[in-house]
Amino acid sequence: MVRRKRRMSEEGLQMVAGRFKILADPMRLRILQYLEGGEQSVSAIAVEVESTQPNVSKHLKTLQEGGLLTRRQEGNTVYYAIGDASIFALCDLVCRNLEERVARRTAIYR
Amino acid sequence: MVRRKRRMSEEGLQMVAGRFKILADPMRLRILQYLEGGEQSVSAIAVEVESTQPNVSKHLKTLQEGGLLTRRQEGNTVYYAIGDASIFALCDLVCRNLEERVARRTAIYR
DNA sequence: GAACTGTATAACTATATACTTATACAGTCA
DNA sequence: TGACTGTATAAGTATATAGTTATACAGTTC
Repeated sequence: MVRRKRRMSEEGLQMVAGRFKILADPMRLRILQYLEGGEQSVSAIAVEVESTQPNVSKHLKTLQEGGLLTRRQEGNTVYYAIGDASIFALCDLVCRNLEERVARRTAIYR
Repeated sequence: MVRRKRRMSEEGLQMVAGRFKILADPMRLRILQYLEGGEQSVSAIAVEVESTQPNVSKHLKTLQEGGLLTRRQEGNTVYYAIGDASIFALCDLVCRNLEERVARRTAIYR
């Protein structure tokens, strides 16, 4: 795998930034984390993440339009599910990194 | 490597979201991309990314406080450099993912 | 000291967005 | 049809932040 060294286009940078922006919200991360356990309805998600139905609905729309979730309607209720599992790799990278930083900082005082 | 299934704390979610937020800006991504080529002064960065010195200075502060850049002062000029190369792994993941999505969408019309 | 250079900050504006409350809309069931 | 349920949207508020312009500050050189 060769590492690209070309400069990204303005459009590319905006796409990447947009992707990060979707993930830059604790509530959306909570939703994603919950859905990692499997598909869930809007109302169930709202209960789990302790927010209002309209608020959750809007976040779900954001996530779906970003391609991170899939939407499936069955009768009256709508089920959302993870549509792109690669986000968890991203989150894990960030988590590991933050943990390292905390560990390093702690080590100073040890 | 075992995959953690525990729910993250509210504080943890905020830390992760904060990290993503730092990366959720095209200008900051441009700065990071430029610094991938090595340490640079504030004014050089401002020229490269085609922005004003104060704006760049503020972004650099954000990046440094987030632990992504290091700061070194030599006489009158300040040099910033990548302080955490793991961000490029993040960006690459996102880039590959977006490219895949574009490719898949394109394939539909082929 | 004064003049100059490079960087940081202050003050302000404009824009985006997370959230709330109220309401519309779609589907189900009597 | 009407009542009910689940979801989406509209309208409004509050907050955050990217950018600009002006200015302060630190370091150098004369």
